[in-house]
Amino acid sequence: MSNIKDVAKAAGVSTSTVSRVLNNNPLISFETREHVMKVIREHNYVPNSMARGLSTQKASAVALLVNIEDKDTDSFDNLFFHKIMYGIENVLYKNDLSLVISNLSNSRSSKERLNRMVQGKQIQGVIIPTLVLTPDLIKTLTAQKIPFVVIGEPEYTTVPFDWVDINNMQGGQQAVQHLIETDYKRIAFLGGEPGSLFNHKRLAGYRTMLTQHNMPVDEALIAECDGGKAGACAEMARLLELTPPPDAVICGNNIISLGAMKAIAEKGLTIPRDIGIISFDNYPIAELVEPTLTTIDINVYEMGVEAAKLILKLMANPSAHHQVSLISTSIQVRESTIK
Amino acid sequence: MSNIKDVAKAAGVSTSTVSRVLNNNPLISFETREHVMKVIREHNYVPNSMARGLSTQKASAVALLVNIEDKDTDSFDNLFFHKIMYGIENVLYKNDLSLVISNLSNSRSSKERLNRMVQGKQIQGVIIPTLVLTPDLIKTLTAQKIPFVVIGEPEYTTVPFDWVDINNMQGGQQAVQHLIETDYKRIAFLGGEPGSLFNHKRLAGYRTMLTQHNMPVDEALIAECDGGKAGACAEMARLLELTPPPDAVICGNNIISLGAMKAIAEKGLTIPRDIGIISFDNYPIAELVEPTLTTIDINVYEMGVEAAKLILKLMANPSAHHQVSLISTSIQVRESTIK
DNA sequence: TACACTGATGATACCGGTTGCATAACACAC
DNA sequence: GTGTGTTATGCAACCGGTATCATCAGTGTA
Repeated sequence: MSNIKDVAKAAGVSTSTVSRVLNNNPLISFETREHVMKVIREHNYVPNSMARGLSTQKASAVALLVNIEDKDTDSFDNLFFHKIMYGIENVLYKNDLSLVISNLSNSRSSKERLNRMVQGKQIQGVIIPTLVLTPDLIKTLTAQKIPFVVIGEPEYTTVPFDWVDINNMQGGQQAVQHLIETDYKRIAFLGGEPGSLFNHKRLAGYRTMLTQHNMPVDEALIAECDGGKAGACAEMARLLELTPPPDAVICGNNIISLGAMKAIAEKGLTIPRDIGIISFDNYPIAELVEPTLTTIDINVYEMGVEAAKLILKLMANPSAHHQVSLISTSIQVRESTIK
Repeated sequence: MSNIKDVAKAAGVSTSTVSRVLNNNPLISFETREHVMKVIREHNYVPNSMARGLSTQKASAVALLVNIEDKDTDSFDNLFFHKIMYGIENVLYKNDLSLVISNLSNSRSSKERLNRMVQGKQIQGVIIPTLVLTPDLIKTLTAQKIPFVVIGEPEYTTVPFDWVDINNMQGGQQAVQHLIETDYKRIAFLGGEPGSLFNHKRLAGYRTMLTQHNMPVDEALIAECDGGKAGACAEMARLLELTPPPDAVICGNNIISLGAMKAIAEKGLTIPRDIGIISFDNYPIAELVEPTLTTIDINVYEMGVEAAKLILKLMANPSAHHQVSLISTSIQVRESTIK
């Protein structure tokens, strides 16, 4: 394993020169640069990242925090996480940074762990899903001046910081827009996670788009459930009892959609003829049910990309003013809304 | 940000002593240790991982390789990956190592990337899903003497190395055992990914357990499909045309089960009364379909744990003889097999 | 010819730990 | 009192880079 001295000796130059070549210092003459590069290649030399980090006082990694209390929890949301992770990794890689995954499951030790990583110079910045974020964590991060970016609009906003999220409002609008265009008239909204920010935003989009089309916003058509299939089914059944009943429903996620579909089937109605259904999130399950589900597709990969870009900016300039980035949603039309 | 010198000065000892305390060197007297520890705490001192790594010539991270050609690929298998990752992280964390995620999507640059990470002392070992493994990669890894562990029984075995996998044979046996106990008589096997090692092993378990119960192995009941819902449905329909038809089926995964269920419904049969169904993999979807699916649960978290343990051993002693670790499957009984 | 300036390179002090070797104190044996 | 061993600690070289400052050759200018 050769080091910079070996290369310098072999090239007949000083280590400074080799270092300059490695870091694209413009002061190096063309000939010297070419020559040193050649020797580097011949030696198959790769600079030691720890020596470099020690010298520059910069870590070459960014941490993505996760929080799994129960290792057996098995949610579709993990598919989100997966894609976000890829988005982040891709951007970091291009910037010669690596991505480390850190589980902050135990809240008591999490602060200490974060400390160890940052103070120990293992990581330079942190990306945090909003679900993992706590006021306490924010305090630690800001106190330690650790650059961080949050994924998902935060509930806590005591201090300003960077975050990325899906444009949930736009998603709500797209859903309504599509249903109206497909000639559905009475559109219900069946959200999950009552009180959540994203549900609120989607609903706002729903309202504005209805209004924009001069259609009434009937509060009776707006429902919420716990996000589970059974709860969604019950709530959908209730909506179907209304007079007149809705002829379309926007569901908060794929599982809610399953519940809604069950209620619709039990009522003897047919999708999409009697009632249209459109779902937020685009999990593989959307293509496996019958009819296949029209979805508001959430580009989570792009969310990861944006998060990574934000953290890069922040690490380059920790005092930069804080930014927010919203990722556009898109609609994936399938059978459940094709009359 | 205090360093070891500050701590040494404050404690009135040499840096060697502080270092020894940090590394639990037994030569340090009780009093000195206590005193230095106190100063460390007071200063909130955390050793610089890069300086330590530079000095010890050891990286403090393990890489988990992934390979996503298409960022939009959205498979349930990613849920597996997610849990495996947690298992790995958990073990690494306890051993003061961090987990870095590396995408080797571009096969041309992947070797070089791996090189940079290992030669550049960013990582100490590598964990590789068998799907990402190529003969070329194995060559690079062994040539560079990089400790690595494979997740999933490898197809290539030119060189011996460590790997972990689910005990697929046991899974096949458990499925058959359960179905027989529940009084199903004619058990079909509908596998996915023809030619794959895991399908082969499960099938072997299926055969042995039938034989063990003195039941005939009817080759006509053994089918394969491409793993998709449509293909599974067609294949299941074919199986149902046999005389006599099967009264139970073991499906290779949850999606194949959906296809099978569709074929069964179209034939006018009822699950579990007319026909029992049991599926490999336990995704959230298994509890969302009706009837809910009895599954052979694959403890992927544990697979991650084992992989991490293997890589730890290997890094501690790179010349250790190679090991294989098989993770037990377990059965999750739900409605689809309760007569 | 002397002087200033610029472009290219070298010498070397860091960065913050670890660790082999030296040393000092002390106990015990002879 | 000298020798031997053990235990606890310090000194300083080293890990492999980076970056500051010094140096030096070459060029332009008065």
